[in-house]
Amino acid sequence: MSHVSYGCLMTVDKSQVLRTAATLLTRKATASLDEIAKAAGISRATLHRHFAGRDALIEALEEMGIARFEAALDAAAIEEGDATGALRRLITHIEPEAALLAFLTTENQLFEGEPHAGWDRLDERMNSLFRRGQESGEFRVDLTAAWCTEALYGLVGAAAWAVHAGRIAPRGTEKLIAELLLGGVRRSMEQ
Amino acid sequence: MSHVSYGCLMTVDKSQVLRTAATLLTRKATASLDEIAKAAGISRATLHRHFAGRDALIEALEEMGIARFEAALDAAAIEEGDATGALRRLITHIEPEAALLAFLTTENQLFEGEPHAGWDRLDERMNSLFRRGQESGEFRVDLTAAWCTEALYGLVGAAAWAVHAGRIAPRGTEKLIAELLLGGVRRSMEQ
DNA sequence: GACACATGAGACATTGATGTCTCACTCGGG
DNA sequence: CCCGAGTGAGACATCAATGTCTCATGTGTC
Repeated sequence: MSHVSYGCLMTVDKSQVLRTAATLLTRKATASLDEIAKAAGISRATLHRHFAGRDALIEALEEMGIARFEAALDAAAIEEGDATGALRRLITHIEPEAALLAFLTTENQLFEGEPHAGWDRLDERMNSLFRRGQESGEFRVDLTAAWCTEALYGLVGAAAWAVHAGRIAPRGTEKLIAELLLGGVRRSMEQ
Repeated sequence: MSHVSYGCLMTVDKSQVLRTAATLLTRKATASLDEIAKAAGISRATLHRHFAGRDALIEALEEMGIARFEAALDAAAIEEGDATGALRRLITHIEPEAALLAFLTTENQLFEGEPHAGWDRLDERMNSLFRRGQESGEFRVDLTAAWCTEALYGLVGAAAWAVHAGRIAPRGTEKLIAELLLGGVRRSMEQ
C-alpha cells in the first residue's frame, strides 16, 4: 500500500492548472511536464489525460489567455468613457489574469508557426485605446500607442512576478500598475 | 567537397554570442543548442568549444549580465546628483544591455539553486536609488521602491522585445522608457 | 455495499537533445 | 610553401523527457 489518501476526486480544474502552468513556465520555460504537474498538484498521468502533450498544453494556455484577455477588455468596456478611466478599469479586470498574460507576451515560441489570429484583434483594441486617449488630449502624444501597449504588458508581467517573488503585496497591484503607467514615478502637482 | 568557404577564422566573440543567446532564450527558453548556435551564426561544435554545455552557457549569461548591469550602474553614477537625473543616466547606460537584463529578470530558473550573490547588491542599489528619490521629494511615496525597481526591469524588457518585434524604432528607446517611467502616459502640465 | 469514475503511481519504449568524437577546410603567419 | 589555430560538418553513444500503458486506490452515487 503505497497510496496515501489525499481525499479528493473532483475533476481537475483545468483553468487552475493552466494558471499554475503559466506562472511556472513564465519563469522556467524548460520545466518538465513532471514539474508542471507537481506545481499544479496533480500527477503527470492526470496532466496528460487533460492535455495530450506539451504542445497541447501550450496551445490551451494560449487559447485561454487570449479568451480571458478578450473577456477582460469586454468587461472593462475599454471603448467607452474617457481613456483614463477605461485604462484603469482594464487594469483592474486584467490583473487576475496577469500570469496568463505574462506568459502570452513573454513566451513567443508560440508565434513560431503563425501568430494566433485572436492576438491581432486584442493588440489592435489596446492600441486603439491609447490612440483614443491621445486624440482626446488625455495622453501625451510623444509616446506611441504601440509602446504604451507593450509597456502595459511589461508592467502587468512585472507586477505578477514581483508578487510571486514576495517583493510587493498581493493586494493593490492594480493600483501600482495604473498609477505608474498613468502618472509615472515622479511626484506630480495634480496628485 | 562539402565545405563552403565562409572566410572567417576570427575567434568567436563570446559577448556577442551571449547577447544573441539572451535575445533568443528570452523569447524561447526551450531553444536547443543547435538553434542558439545558428542564431549566433556559429556551429554547435564551436558553441560547445566555448561553453561546456547548456548550464555553462546559462551561467556565463548570468555572469555577464550581472557584470554589465553593475558596470552600467557605475557608469551612470546612480548614487550621485538628483535621483531623476541618475535614473535617466542609468536607463541610457543600461539600454545596450537590455537583452541580457531581460533574460536575467525573466528566466528565474537561474535562481533555483541559490540566487547569484551579485544580484542582491544590484537590487539593493536600485532600491536605494528610488528611496533616495522619495526622500528628496522627487518621487512619489505611494509607489514602493521595490515596485519601481521591478517596473524598470519590466519596461526595459518590454522595450527590448518591442524593438526586436519591430513595433517601435530601435533609436530612442531610452527616452521611451525614461519618459514613461518618470512621467507616465498622462499628459502633464509640467511637460 | 456495489459500482463507475477520476486519479496516483509506476513501468516501458521512443524520441530528441546533448556531450564527445573525428575529420576536412580556411585563414593567418613564419 | 608549410603549419598551426580555429572552425564547420557530421557520426555516435547517452540521457532525460515524453507519450502510452496497466493497475491500485479513493470518492461519490445508487
